[in-house]
Amino acid sequence: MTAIAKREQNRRTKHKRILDAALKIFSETGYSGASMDAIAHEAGVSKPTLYQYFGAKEQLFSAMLQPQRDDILKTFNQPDASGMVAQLHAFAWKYAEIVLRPDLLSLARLVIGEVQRFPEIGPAYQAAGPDKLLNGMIEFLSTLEQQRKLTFDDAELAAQDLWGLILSAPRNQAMYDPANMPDRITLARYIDNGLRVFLKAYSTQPQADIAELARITAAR
Amino acid sequence: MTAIAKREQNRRTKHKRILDAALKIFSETGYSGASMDAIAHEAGVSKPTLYQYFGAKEQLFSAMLQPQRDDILKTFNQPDASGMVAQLHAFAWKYAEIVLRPDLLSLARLVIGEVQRFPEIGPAYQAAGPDKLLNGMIEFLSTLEQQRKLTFDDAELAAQDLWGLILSAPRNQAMYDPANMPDRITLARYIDNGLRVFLKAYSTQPQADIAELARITAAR
DNA sequence: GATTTACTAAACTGTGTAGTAAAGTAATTG
DNA sequence: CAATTACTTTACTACACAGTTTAGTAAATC
Repeated sequence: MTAIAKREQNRRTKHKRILDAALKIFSETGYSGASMDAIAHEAGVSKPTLYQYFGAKEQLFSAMLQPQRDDILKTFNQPDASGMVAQLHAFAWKYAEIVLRPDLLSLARLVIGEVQRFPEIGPAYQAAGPDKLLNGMIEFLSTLEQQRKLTFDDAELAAQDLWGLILSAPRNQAMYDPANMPDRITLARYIDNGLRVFLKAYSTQPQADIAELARITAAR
Repeated sequence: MTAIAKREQNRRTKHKRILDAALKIFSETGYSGASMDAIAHEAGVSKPTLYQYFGAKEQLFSAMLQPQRDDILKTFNQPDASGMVAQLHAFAWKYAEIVLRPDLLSLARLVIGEVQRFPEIGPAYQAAGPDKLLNGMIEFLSTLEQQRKLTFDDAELAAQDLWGLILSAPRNQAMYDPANMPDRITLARYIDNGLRVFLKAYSTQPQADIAELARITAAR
């Protein structure tokens, strides 16, 4: 029964092991800095096997970026807290956790560092990562707007604002100083402040909502 | 009179030519991808000369980052427009012009791409670039706060908000898609919207200032 | 103008690396 | 058990690159 399946299964696990190893090595050392020997060793695979699975270094590089694109948002779905402010708050933290994940930061660094050599990877990564996140945010904010809890006429700009307010600063810091990731307190400072500004600009009842936000953040 | 000076002058121009070439080649191909031959050729200098000026590849790399750090903000000073909103508007555009300069974007990409291999360059770059810009912004906003035109209690957060609102989106796009830089219209869309949100949250007379902003942006 | 200094071109050393070939081994299939 | 498939180990080729050496040249200095 597992007759045909066993081969295929081995092939797939090996395939994945190679991609994982490639991601790790490429992320750590960049495209030129990564050696195929190092990737093969990291994957626990011989170099000829590696070349049998992926014909060349460049092909391995693109192939490695592909699964990442799909995976990024696996764990992302709408928050189910009660009340708009609590929902926004939960949303912001969920968003932050994804965007500051060390492996995704490494991937972003890799893409940015190699985008001049491989121009196609930049937009591809953006479409599969940040843009999808942004679309989720647009959808979420649009729902709140239809419920008359928020007010705006350009949902994309509102989403960009929310992103810029709560995550631009800590993410920039994390990008430039991986060893010194922002802690929960720093993050809370940015998120609480960002949400306050966002509500002031976009809420249909800013005063009440900001008071509600203060209650939520004080409770932590 | 130019007795001693001539040698020294040649030395300095050559020194600078090498650093410029290094910046260009390193930016284009990353640290590992850059060959010393290519840098020497780009600088119009022989390889032994290159090694006489900078002992090794790593030393050239750090030396190359140093002058950039000082130069970045040469052209940055406070706007002299009349009226707070006009000042903010001018400030935002000046800021955008610097932050979206292709050579500085290339440098930022290089630093981000190599920060895991050379961890010290990240914080160093940030302190000399973004942090200085942010300090300029903090100073500017503090002045406006003392004039009771803005109101906040944390100037750094206010500055981060302004940055995040007006530049996070276009800069991200530029980082990931160098070939497709945001045009003036796109940029104006983000800046105008960002300033509106900022004024709504931080102005002491938001309605009047937002009306003023609409007048300024309509006039263009 | 003699001397020194700074440079260049070119070849060379040693090492690392992309990619391949060969020979052999373990597991899968009939 | 026989044949095949997938893989491994080892060794190899060809090349690129960091860094050096050598021999020669042009300009700056005295």
